[in-house]
Amino acid sequence: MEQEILAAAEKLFLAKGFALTSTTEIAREAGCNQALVHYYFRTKERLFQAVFEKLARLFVSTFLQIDEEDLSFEERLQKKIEAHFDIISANPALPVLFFNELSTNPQRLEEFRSRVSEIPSGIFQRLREDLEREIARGAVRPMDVFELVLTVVSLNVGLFLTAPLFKALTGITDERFQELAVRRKSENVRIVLTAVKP
Amino acid sequence: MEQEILAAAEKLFLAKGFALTSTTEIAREAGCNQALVHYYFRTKERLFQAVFEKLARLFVSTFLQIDEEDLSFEERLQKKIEAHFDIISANPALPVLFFNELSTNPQRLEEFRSRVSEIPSGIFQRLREDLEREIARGAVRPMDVFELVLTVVSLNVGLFLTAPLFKALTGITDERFQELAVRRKSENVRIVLTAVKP
DNA sequence: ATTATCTATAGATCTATAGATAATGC
DNA sequence: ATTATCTATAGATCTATAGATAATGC
Repeated sequence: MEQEILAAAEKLFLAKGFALTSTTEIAREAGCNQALVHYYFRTKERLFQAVFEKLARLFVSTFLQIDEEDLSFEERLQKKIEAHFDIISANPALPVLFFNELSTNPQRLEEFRSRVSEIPSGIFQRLREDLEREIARGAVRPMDVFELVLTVVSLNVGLFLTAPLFKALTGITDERFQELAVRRKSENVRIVLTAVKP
Repeated sequence: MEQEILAAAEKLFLAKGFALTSTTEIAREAGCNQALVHYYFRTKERLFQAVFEKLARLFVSTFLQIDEEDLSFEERLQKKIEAHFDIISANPALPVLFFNELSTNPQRLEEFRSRVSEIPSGIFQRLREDLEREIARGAVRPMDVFELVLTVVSLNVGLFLTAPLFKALTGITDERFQELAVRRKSENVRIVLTAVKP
């Protein structure tokens, strides 16, 4: 039942955000009564933390993965971009939740900071080394790792942030949107790979 | 006082979103009592609509402006990108509010759709014509207007969506961030202009 | 015995309105 | 007279906890 509650919370927080989701609603979705939510997680905030940490880890971790040695810089970068895109595509509501909850609640932001303060350097360390090597040999224009990551994240996140609006305005079907997303993924790869060229 | 309330509401909605902002708080910020907020706007939702419409119009309208005839396609595109970036830069919390409130509230999305259903074609009409002409003469790679707009919006919005997180993680000062934003603006222009080349 | 689940409720909001009073315009 | 502002409050949540009961593990 604890897992049911977590799953229900994740679904509802993603759909409506922290503030608009009540523990009563989570309980209903999970198929138990409201008190049980507090029995397992004590407070709504702590339940949110549990859900959010899992999602945030997923969202951020992409850049850590794929460290296959036998690929070129461009190939590895492409794989990272695609992996990042795929994770967001599988959780399209994640970016909105992520940015909104960190922007509207300074306390949550601080909590998040203290929890992942070591990670970022680790995540980007490998990418940074790769990048600096490529810059040194003139294959990539001089830039900071953060610049590159920001470009990738912006492009990947953009489609899914605007998706609800885009769907509402165009009345596009979910299948057609899916096709569009596939094309957008390779387009994002192309844009980034073009942008890093000297 | 009506204007004070609107200003207070805008400030608080931008900072904390709809759900976490109470009419009591808006009244305190505006310097009146809570009943007056309802006297002027009847419901919190209608007050939000008033604030949101103004902001959304601002956010979307950029692409409409600058239609100076004597500029090349690239120059005009550059101006549009920069104007869009500047508006977001002046209202850095706007993107989070915009995407969050439209994503988490289907009713609000519907409301927004019905209100601006005519506009999008108008906004992008000119850009579309320009784009098609350039594509026809082989100066720009074949693409849809929406693709181009999505790229621009994604890149411009990205910096400010990630800004709170970025600031918290790096502890960067606001002045340094401002410098960084200036560089990012021209970087975004460069990325887009490079990306549209055949 | 301990852990899981429930019912019931206290206490804290928060929105919206009713009705009183003050300020303004004619 | 009308419009602006206030005080007071009803009614609707919503979170969190206390205390009862059921289920489980030893």
